[in-house]
Amino acid sequence: MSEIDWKSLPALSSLRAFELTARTQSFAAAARALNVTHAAIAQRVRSLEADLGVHLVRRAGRTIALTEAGQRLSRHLTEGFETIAAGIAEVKADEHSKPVHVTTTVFFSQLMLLPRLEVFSRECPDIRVSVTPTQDIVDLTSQDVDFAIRASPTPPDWPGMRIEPLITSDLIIVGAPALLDGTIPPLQDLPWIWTEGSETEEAVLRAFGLHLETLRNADFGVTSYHISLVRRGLGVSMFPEVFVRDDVASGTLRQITPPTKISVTFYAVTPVGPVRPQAQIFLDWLKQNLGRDT
Amino acid sequence: MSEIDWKSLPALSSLRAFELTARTQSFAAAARALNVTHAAIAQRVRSLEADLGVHLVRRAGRTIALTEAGQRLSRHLTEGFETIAAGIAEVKADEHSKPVHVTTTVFFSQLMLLPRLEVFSRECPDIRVSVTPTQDIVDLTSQDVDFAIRASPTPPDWPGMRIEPLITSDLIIVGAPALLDGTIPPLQDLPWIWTEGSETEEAVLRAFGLHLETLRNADFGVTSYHISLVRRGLGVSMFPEVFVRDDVASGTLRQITPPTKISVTFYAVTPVGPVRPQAQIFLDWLKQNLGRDT
DNA sequence: TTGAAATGATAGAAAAAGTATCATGTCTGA
DNA sequence: TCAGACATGATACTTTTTCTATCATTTCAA
Repeated sequence: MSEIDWKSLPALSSLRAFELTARTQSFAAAARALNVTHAAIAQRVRSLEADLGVHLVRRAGRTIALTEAGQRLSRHLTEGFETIAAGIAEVKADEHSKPVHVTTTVFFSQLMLLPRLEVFSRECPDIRVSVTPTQDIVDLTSQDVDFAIRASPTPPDWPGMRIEPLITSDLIIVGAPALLDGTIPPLQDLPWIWTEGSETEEAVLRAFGLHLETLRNADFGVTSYHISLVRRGLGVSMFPEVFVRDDVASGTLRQITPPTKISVTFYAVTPVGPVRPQAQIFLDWLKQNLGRDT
Repeated sequence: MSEIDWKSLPALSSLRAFELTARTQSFAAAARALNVTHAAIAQRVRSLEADLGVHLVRRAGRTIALTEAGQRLSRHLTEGFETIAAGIAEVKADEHSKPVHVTTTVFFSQLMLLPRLEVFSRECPDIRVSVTPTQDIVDLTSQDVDFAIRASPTPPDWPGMRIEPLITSDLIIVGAPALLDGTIPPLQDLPWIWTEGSETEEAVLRAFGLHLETLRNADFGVTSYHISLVRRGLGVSMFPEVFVRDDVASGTLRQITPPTKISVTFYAVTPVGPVRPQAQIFLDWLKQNLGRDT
C-alpha cells in the first residue's frame, strides 16, 4: 500500500470525534463516551467537515443523521481505529504477561532473592519474576531487563539509569564455629577468603587494618562459593550482615564485629524510560522485605 | 468487533508520531515528514512509551531500532492509519468528482445561467455544473445543493444561510418593436404581462405609478413564459436589465425607461458549513461574468 | 579530528482542544 | 398545550497539549 500523506490528513482528534458521533448517532453520547462536553464534539466534527469540505452530519433539530459521505467515512474510521486499538491492547496484554526480569549477582540472588521469591509469588500470584544472575553488568537497555540490583558503598552515578537504594547493611566478619572456638585469634592470623585482585574487597580488608601481603587466602576463585567455604570452616570472610543473618541466628556461622564499621548499599538500577507496573510492584515489595527474615 | 474504549487509548498524535518513526526508522525523518522538529517526535514517542509502560524504540547513539513490541505495534498502526487515510481519500475524491449543484428559478437559469455555462466549462473543464431550476425554495441542506440563486430587493435574512450578492440590475420595461412602434402610448394604456397575485411584481407596478385595477394583463399563468410573450408582442413587462440586454441590443425588444428606478439584486444563498472548492470557484466566476455579455 | 547528522533535554511559545454558558429547537407526557 | 427533559448551535475564555528553539552529547565518516 502507498505511503500515508500525513500532511493531508485532518486532525486525528476530529476523526475520533466523528467516529464516535457516527457510532452513537449523537454528539451528546459521543461526548459522554470521551468524557468531554457536547460542544467539544460538535466543534471537532464541524472542523472535520470544514477540512474535508464535505457535510458529514445532517442536523435535524434534536437528532442527527449521517450523510452518505459521512457513512462511508465512518466505516473506514471505525475499522482503522479498531485495528489500532487492537494493536495497543495486544502490546499491553503481552507486556503484562511477561515476567519481571531482574538481574543481579549470583551471590545476591542466592542469598537474598531466591529465598524471598516464594513469599512474593504467594502475595502476588499473577506477577512472575525471573532472575538472571550475572557477575558482569549486562546492558540493561538492550536486554529486556526491568532492573538490576548492584552493590556499592556510595550511590553510583550511571548515566541513563535511575538509581534507587534497596537496603543498606554493615559488613561483618563471619566464620564457622569450629574455626572460632574459644578465644578468637587476631584477625590477621585467621585464614581469609577473598577474591584476590578485587579492588573493592581488598580495600575493605585494608580498612579493617589487615595487611594483605601476609594474609592467608583460601579462595578458590569463584566468589559465589565463598559462603560455602566459610560455612565449611575453611576460613573467615566478610559479608553484608543481611546475607548471613540466618546463619548467625542458627549458629551455623559465628560473627566477629569488625574493628571498622563499613556498610554497603544495594541499589536497584532501572533503565530510564517507562517502568512496567509489575516491575515497580516487585521493586517496592523488595524494599519492604529485603530487611526481614525469610 | 468490540467497541473501542477510547479512554484507554494513548494520544493519537503520539501514535501517529510513532508510526512514522517506525516506518522511517528515525525521529528526524519522521519529523521532516510531519513538518515538525525532531524534538516534537521524540517527545511524542517517549510519552507513548510512558503511556503504554513499554519500550518501543531502542536508542543507540545516532540510530534507533524498534523493540519487538514496537514492531508489532507499528504494524497495527500502519494498517489502521492506512485504512483511515484511504477512507478520507475516497470521500475527498468522491466529493471532488460531483458536479456543482445550483438551484435557481427557471427564468434566471434560462436567461442568465445556461447561456454562460458553455463558457465556464471551457474555462474550467474539470468542474461540472448541474442546474436545477425550481420556482420554490428547496431545502438546501437536505438536498445536495451547493448554492441557490434568489432575487430580492433587499438582502434577505435567512437563518442558517450565507448570503452573497451576485449582481444588481435595474428593472426596465420592454416590449416588442411592433408594439412600441412610433409614439409610445402611456404605460397605463399598454397591455401588460405580470403574475397576478405576486406581491413583489404588483408592488413594483404600483411603484411605476400604474393602477392595477384598470391595467390589462396578458399573462398565461406561467412566469417563465413572460419573456416569450413579450417577444411575440403580446404585451410589455418589466425585467432586470441584464436579462434582456441581448434582446435590446439586437433590437428584438425595445426598452422603456420606467418613471421610477427600481433595482433588484440576485443573491447566492449557501448553506452554512463547508463550501466545496469547486462550488466557490463557480460562484466567484459567476460574480465576474454575470454582468458581461454572453 | 573535524564536520555532519542523529538523538537528548527542556523552558517557554503556540496551537489545539475543551469548558462554561446561554440560546434554540423538538420531542414526550401529564 | 405546556412544562421539562434532552438534544444541538454558538462562542468567549481557559486549559491542555503540542511544538519550537536551543544547546548538549553521541556517532559516523571523510
